Amino acid sequence: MQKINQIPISEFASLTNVSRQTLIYYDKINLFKPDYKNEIGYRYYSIKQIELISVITLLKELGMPLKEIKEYTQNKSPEHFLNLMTQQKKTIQEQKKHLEYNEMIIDSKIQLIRDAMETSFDQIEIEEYDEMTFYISDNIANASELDFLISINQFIDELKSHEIFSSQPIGVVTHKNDILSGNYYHYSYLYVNIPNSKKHYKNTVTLKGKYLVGYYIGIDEHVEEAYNKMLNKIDELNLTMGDYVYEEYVFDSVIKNNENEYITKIMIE
Amino acid sequence: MQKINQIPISEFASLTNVSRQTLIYYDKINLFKPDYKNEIGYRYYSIKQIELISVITLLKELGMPLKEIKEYTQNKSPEHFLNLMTQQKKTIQEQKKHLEYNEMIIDSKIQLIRDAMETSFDQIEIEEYDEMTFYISDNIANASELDFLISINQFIDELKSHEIFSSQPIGVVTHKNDILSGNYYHYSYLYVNIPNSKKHYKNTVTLKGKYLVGYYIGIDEHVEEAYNKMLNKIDELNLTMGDYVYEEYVFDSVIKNNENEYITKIMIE
DNA sequence: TTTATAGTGTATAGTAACTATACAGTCAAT
DNA sequence: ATTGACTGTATAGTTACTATACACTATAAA
Repeated sequence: MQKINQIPISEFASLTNVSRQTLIYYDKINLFKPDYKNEIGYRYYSIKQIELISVITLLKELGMPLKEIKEYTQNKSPEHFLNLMTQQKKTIQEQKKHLEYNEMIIDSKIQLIRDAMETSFDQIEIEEYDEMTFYISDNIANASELDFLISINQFIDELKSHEIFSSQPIGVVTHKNDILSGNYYHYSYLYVNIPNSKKHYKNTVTLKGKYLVGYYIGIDEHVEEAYNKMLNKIDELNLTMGDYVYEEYVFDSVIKNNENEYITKIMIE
Repeated sequence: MQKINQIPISEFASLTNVSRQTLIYYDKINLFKPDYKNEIGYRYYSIKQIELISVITLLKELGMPLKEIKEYTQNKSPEHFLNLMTQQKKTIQEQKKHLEYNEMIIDSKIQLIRDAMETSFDQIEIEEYDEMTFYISDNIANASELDFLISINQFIDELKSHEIFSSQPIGVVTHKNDILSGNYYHYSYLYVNIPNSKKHYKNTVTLKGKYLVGYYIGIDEHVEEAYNKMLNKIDELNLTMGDYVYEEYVFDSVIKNNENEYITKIMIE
């Protein structure tokens, strides 16, 4: 009754969900060899080998390179195996955390795009913000090229460490005076929205109260048109402008191919 | 103030955690190009491009091939993006589930090995099992080679579908008569333990009551020695044997290099 | 002004872990 | 005798980089 050790390669492949080619490859690199080869070289595996190949597959799925797996398989012991498994449990925790982070980003993107799809971009309206918190960068208004690079590097590092990076678009803040004098690209700060944040970070600013909100469709270079319209509206309604203007993409290169279709949201204090 | 669109490649690489070489590669395959190239070909990226590369990285991490990502980036729209994100959310759910399955397997392996490390393998003792449930295969005692392969294939498929595959070793059941007549390898069934199972599966058998438990160190071929000792013990203590004998590896090729160190656990009803 | 060094470019080869393809031998069944 | 399903080896191709070699450019210090 040697049948139990006589599983031919294709059968073993289908039992383990490892392809025949891969089994041949593992044999060649001495990672996992058949229990026995007959006179003419046919490979036969045993049922009990299913366990080892399953462990190899598990480790591989967790990202361990075959070289390291091989190292283990050539130096097995209960202690070593226990170590390996304990370490892999940690790896799994990290991967789960990372997946959850990615899930949060996706949820956030879904929310943003749903909101955007419901927005009519042709109106200029006053909106009342309850409390909207932005994480802001250093002042980059008059920074040298080097300082500028350092600032944004630091800004993005902070976003990453607070796990708010890449879920929300990066916006720019321009000073009222720059807008009024036509320097639409002389940005003072970068910011990102922190949605429903309960935590208190250091570098934040909170928008509260009434903001004039308009949208502009097209490339940045002609954003002037949008500002002219909005400034007119301010005159018309006899409003007073706050110190800063917030500008962020609603549809950008992530969503649209053509720069002419990019949509910028402008919020005037 | 064009600084914001003037991030050199290495700086952009460090901001996004994508290597310089990879950015060059993405440029070459037309997946992601710098905002602008100067006269001598230096690549410059803009802050707003961070979003697109982040999405690309996200999709890549979730296992989407660059070709598909490229397909998306060449055919962007809010609807398409929303679809993509919704679909990726599903992918994440599946991956989380799979990670949890792997975690369960690891926990199970850790437990098994801890138990094994505390066991002294030189004693033959009577143990009382409260209730131990085994999932069993078809009867393979007198199956043809083909039937045998079909049976184990089905057995393993069932284990997989019940998510108990590969967390516990595969054992073999031999009939009392075969043991007594020296046919130690004429197995009647395969089985795996289902630890603390509350579910009721079809093909199970429950061990309950007193079992004589012994261990055998060495290759299968000489398991006879262990059986002789155990049968002697049965005579000595004047016990009556049940119909079946259960045999499983405690240390096998997953944990030991040398076949002579494999340890088999034998349970006699 | 030279020189060092840190950055940029292209081009090519190498890597991991397969996957596909070609071609030949084996075996059981018609 | 032949068909079809299996087996083997050998080699090339694939994906997504990574490393290396070599040349050009820009800035900063000696």
